[in-house]
This record gives sequence, structure tokens and C-alpha cells, in this order.
Amino acid sequence: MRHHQIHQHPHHDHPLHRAEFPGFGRGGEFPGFPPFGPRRRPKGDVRAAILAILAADGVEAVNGYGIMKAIGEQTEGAWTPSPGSVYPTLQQLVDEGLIAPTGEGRKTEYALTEEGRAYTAEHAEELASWATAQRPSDAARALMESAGRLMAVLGQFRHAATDAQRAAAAEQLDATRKALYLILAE
Amino acid sequence: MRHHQIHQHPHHDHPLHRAEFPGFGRGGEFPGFPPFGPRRRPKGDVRAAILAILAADGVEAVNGYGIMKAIGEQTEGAWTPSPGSVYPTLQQLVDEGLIAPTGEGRKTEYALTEEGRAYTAEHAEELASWATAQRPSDAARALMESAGRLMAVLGQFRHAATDAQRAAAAEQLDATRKALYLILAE
DNA sequence: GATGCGTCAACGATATATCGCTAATGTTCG
DNA sequence: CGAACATTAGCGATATATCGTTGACGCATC
Repeated sequence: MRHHQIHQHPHHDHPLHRAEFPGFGRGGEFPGFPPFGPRRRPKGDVRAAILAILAADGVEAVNGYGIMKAIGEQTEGAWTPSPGSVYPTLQQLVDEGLIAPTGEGRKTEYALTEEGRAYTAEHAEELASWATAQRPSDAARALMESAGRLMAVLGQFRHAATDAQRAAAAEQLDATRKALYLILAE
Repeated sequence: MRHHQIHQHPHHDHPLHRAEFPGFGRGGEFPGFPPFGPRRRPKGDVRAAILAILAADGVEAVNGYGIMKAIGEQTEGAWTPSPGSVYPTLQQLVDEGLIAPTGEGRKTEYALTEEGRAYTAEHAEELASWATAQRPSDAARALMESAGRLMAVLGQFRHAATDAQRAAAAEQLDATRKALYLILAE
């Protein structure tokens, strides 16, 4: 069993036992719309993407967060790697001597070493392949936008709605869900 | 202007300038359903909640993340304070001598000091008021659940759908959005 | 009492990092 | 070639922390 965040006296009925609480999460939120694209990138893509971004013309140093954002932008939203994959890979590249960090903590940035420059020049083609990740189609984009607009309206049911209005909204959503199943069944 | 994540040569047309990219964010995601409850808690509530949680029977030490989760659980989802408010407040309480940290980095936990114990015993009533935050009504919960189920179905349009199906789904969502506006207009 | 100003705590965004799980790939064996 | 096994990189969850913005509250003044 994982280490608990809360150290408790083992004989007390304390209020913080995980199993006793409804899993509501953060203030009524629930997962947003998941990203398009494959569930998982091929091995090596995170590494390739980092190197390609650091090797790009005009780029001197980039922080970890910036690398994630750049990948997301260059794939037009098709793929934004998570910190869980980016930071270990950055460290690995440091260990390999291809990149070097400057600054500490929040100010940490990474740049290619000379060795890294030579490596990326020699493997430019391999390091570019991730950027051709399949883009969301126009229909997929439009669907995401529609879902976004729907969520925005739902946001108004937080404060400025009666419970009767909320009940009516829930009915609408349930009907829409059924309609979506029918569409998927085609 | 804020410090840029990417240090670039100022005279190149580099691919990472923020203004040149569509704001797609992480792989097609967009904001989820925002939480119920006031936009902002009254001043002092974060402090009170932290002290109350650390003072609860059976609680010895709690990490920052655990405090956030505990508050969310005890308010039944009505309020989960963000790291931006919890960590500074924890540090402030440390500076005041009411709590003390043990461990470092990911292992950091916080417990009341003796002074903190005396303080919380003396101010128990004040420190309990946040826990009465207004709960989401049953109708609000049901709406959140409906929205969650709808998003789950939408998740299937990521991979297992044609563009024609996506277009049909978008039409459904747009119709639902209009219906929600009508409900709000009542 | 009403208004304006100053302060500061709460928030969302930014940013780093690790952990446990598991999907995916490569290797070995029959 | 197919199946089984081993390895490891990618992912989501966990966890810490800071920064810039701003909402809310208290105080002073009229």
C-alpha cells in the first residue's frame, strides 16, 4: 500500500480515511475532454522531440514546461507530452551529455551541448518524425469546440440557476448522451 | 513582460513565438466543469482549514497535497483550495510557529507545534467555520454526474469515430447548448 | 452612510519533479 | 513464424512550490 499523506494514530476513528469519502475530487470538477491522438507515443518520440526543439534555429535554452508547450504547438494540439515523460527524459539527455541544464529550480533551462549539436545535426531526419503526428481533423476540432461551448454554458449553472433548472439541464444532457450512443452505433 | 521559457536569438524567425500558434493547449483538452461554491473563500479560511485538519483527533502529520484533498472531502466537493493558497499559508503558519515541517521535498509533512495545539484548542470554534461551506445540492450533483457521463461518451469519439459521426455529434452538442440557454432564460 | 484607497490572501497559471502502472517493443525460444 | 518473456519508456497521478493577478475586506475620509 502506498505511503499515506496523513499520519494518523492507528486506533482512532479519524475523519480522513480515504475509503469513507465519496470520490468527488476537486470541487465538483470532472475530467475534461481527452486529447485526440494515440494513447501513447512510440518510444523515443519524447527524446526526439526534445532534441529537435532544442536544435531549432534560434533556440538557445528552454525550460521543461516550455518544451511541453512547444511540442503541443508544433503538433497543433495532437500531442502534448506530460511532465512524467519530459523530465525523466531531460535528465536522461543530461546524463548522456547531449544537453546541459542552467539555473536551478524554477529557473532551470536546458540547452544542447556541443556533443548534442553534433548529434542532432547528424540525426536530423530521425529527430523530426514526431512532428508529423496526425493532426485532429477539422471535424474533430469542431467537435472539441462544440464541447467547449457547451461546457461554458454549463458553467452558468453553478451560481445563476435554480435546482429546477439544473434538473432540466441534466435531462437534456442525458438525452444528448443517448443520441451520441446512437451516432456511435452507426 | 514575463520571463520567456524559450531563449531565442532575437533576429531569427523562430517557430516558437507564442503569438503565432493557435491556442490549442494540451492535446485538444479544454476546461472541465468548474466547481460549485463561491469564486473565492473568505480571507482566513485556508488558514483555519489547515489548522483544523492538523488539529483533528488522530492526525499527526499531513502533507500539503493531503490537506487539499482533506478539505475537499470534508466539504463534500464544495471547496478544494489550490496549491497557490495552501503552500504559502503553510509557510506562514511555520513562520508563526504554529506548525512545523518534517521531511524535505516530496516527503514534507506538517504537524502542529505545542504552541499550535494550544492555539487551536483555544480557537476551535473559529477554526471550524469553513467546514460548513455550502454543499452542492442534489440537483447540482446530479447535473455534474450527467455532464461526466456525457464527457465519457464523447471520449469515444477520439479514436472510434468517423468524421461524419463527429459532425453529427457536434450538431447534437450545439442543439443541447441552445436548449440549455432556453432553460437559463426561464 | 458612502466612497475611495490600500493591503493582502486566494486564485489560476506556471514550473519542477517523482512515483507506480502498463503499453509497447525487442529478444529469445520452440 | 508465433508465443512468451523481459525491459523500458510514456503516462497519469501525486507532490511541491512560486508567480502575477485580483477580489474582498478593512480603514480612512468626507
